[in-house]
Amino acid sequence: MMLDERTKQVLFAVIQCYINAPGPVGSRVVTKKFSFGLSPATIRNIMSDLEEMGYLQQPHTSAGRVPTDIGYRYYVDSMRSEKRLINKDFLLELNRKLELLKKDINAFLDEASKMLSYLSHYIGVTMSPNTGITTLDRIELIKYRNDKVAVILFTDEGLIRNRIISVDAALSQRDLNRIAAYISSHFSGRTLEEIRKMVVKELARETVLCDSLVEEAMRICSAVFSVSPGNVYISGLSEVLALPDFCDIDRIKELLKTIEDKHIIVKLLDKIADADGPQVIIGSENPLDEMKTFSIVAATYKEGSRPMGAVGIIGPTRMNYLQAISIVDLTATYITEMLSYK
Amino acid sequence: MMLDERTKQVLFAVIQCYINAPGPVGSRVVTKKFSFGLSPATIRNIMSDLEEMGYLQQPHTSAGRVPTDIGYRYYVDSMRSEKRLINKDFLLELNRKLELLKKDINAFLDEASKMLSYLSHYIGVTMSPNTGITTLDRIELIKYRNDKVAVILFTDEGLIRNRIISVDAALSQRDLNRIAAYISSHFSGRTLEEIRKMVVKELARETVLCDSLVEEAMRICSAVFSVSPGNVYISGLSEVLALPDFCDIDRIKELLKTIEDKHIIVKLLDKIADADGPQVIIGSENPLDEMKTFSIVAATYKEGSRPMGAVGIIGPTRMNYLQAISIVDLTATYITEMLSYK
DNA sequence: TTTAGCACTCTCCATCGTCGAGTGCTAATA
DNA sequence: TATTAGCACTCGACGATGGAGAGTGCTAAA
Repeated sequence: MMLDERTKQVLFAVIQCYINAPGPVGSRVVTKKFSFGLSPATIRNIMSDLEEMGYLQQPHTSAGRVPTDIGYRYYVDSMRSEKRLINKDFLLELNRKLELLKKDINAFLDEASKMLSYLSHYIGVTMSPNTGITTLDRIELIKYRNDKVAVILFTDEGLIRNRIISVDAALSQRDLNRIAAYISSHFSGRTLEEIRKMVVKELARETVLCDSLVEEAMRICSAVFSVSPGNVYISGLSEVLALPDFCDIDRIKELLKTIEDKHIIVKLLDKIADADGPQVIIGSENPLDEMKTFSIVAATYKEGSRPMGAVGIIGPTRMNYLQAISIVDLTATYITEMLSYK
Repeated sequence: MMLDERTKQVLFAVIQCYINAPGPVGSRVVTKKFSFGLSPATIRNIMSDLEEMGYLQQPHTSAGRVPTDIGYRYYVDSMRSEKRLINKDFLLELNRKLELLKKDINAFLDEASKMLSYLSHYIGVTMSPNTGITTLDRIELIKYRNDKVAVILFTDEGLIRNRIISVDAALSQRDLNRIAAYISSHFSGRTLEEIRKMVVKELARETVLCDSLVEEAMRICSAVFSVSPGNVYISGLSEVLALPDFCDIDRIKELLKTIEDKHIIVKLLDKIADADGPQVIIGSENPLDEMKTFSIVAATYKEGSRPMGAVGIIGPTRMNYLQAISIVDLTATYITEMLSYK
């Protein structure tokens, strides 16, 4: 639906007022803060139109107006093309962390979530790559003690994962090397998830594997290539509680309950995995009931063209979307670059 | 200070009433719930005495009484020797997790914190061993690509830590093996923290090390043996918000701000590191101002006789201390056992 | 088409008075 | 002497009341 330019400006004015300070926005306030050259009465008429069209709503008769989710959506979509807010401090700070933590993507993601929340004053969320998308580079087996073996997984993305498993104590380090070489050559380049499935299928066949080393290799694989959802880092809960939006105690409880279950966040971020650029989910657009009063801005970071994980911001629907979008976008871009340097 | 038996019973009765439901406890309620064979008037007199001695307090004239931190302290110390509540479900559940996660202490600690909060309905906290107490077993260096080397640290506690660092690209895997063997033999058995200090001292001498491999080894060590505080796992925020104690929004904010800064928790748990058995810190006893309205029950888990890390419960001062103590105690004991099986 | 004026609506907040829980004190009792 | 019944008193919780203020919708004039 198209709005004429003036109506649009009024809508945006209301939204900006509301983002700056919660509480219904009155016609007089709009005329004061923005110079439309119109009187409150005219603004009132326009606001009345906007309400009829569903972009604004009144909490009760004779109160000011509040943007609806539809109003936000229109605002975000219109603003998308406009120039982004570039925060110098943000770039510098992020760069500093980047240097410091180049070596460890998990530590970096932890820091990045703090950064996101610090800059946006909302909740920062980052997610590390999961088994479905990381591909195996090679595997190393190191005899640890007796029957214990340390398994070191190298992925193409520069992640390392390790695990201790038990094997036949009779296996020598030389045997382990052969097994590792076998697994590496056999599965290199495939995603961990694929490998897991292949191994399960292989073992299900129950044919006796002639080579006992291969058999041992399969046993090790089935122990190592389990599904693992990727870590989620969440920061800024206290940041968000300082907002006047969270004066309601039940709202806080609801939010915390949702946030604490990281699976929910994973699901949510997975949904945007294939999209290009920052995605915005506003309030009721959210597929999850628990989150229908919050908004999410999220983007994926990639390795080459393959999406690896996601970063995002969670806040009230009354969120500074433009700022959030640029922060998320920059962060995702940075991580993408970081992965390509490797 | 000694209280005569009857006075003590009344104190405990008040505390138990208060633990079950917050809000001042009146004399009539005490006579109804406990059969002292005394009238409310007598109980009133006793309660008045207890107030004078500092074990109880009145929020305002003509309200019931509320236990003070001193009252709780007396209660906890007296009850210490009594038999512990043993929760069958708890043992079973913990055992199940234990089996599942035997291999990875970090994953286990994560689960354990959830368990602690689930059982106690307060906040569960667990802390993994830090560099100050974990001792090096050996180190492995694996050439990854070009100048990148994966460093795998094995500790005596069965922890593995890995890291990618950059080295001279000319170093072959054979060189790396020699360096790893050198480091392992040189530093094995020392804590990571000790090693870090030794390396710093060594490098500070600035004498040219004749052996270039040794020099390279030192460079690698200084990159790898950095201070790292050990992970903290916190669960049950939403659990605790359901309590009537947290109807005050500022209290929630305060708590979250404290909890979110994990360094604070680390410091707190470190304080109890050398104590034997579960420790209880009640409200104002807490050295940290931010936590003076909360109580903490915590215990260390050990490897042999060396304390490795801590588990604990954070809740309101109106906490079910006996239950919390037994839950914490059991959990710590379990982890200790788990480490000794290894 | 815009604007000034005005009556109307609704929330917020402070005030007030009632209700009930619980105390402290005193005098009676075992 | 220790305990108890009785009673006046205190204080917070809660609901009703009413005025102030912000903001609207409508109408008529510019």
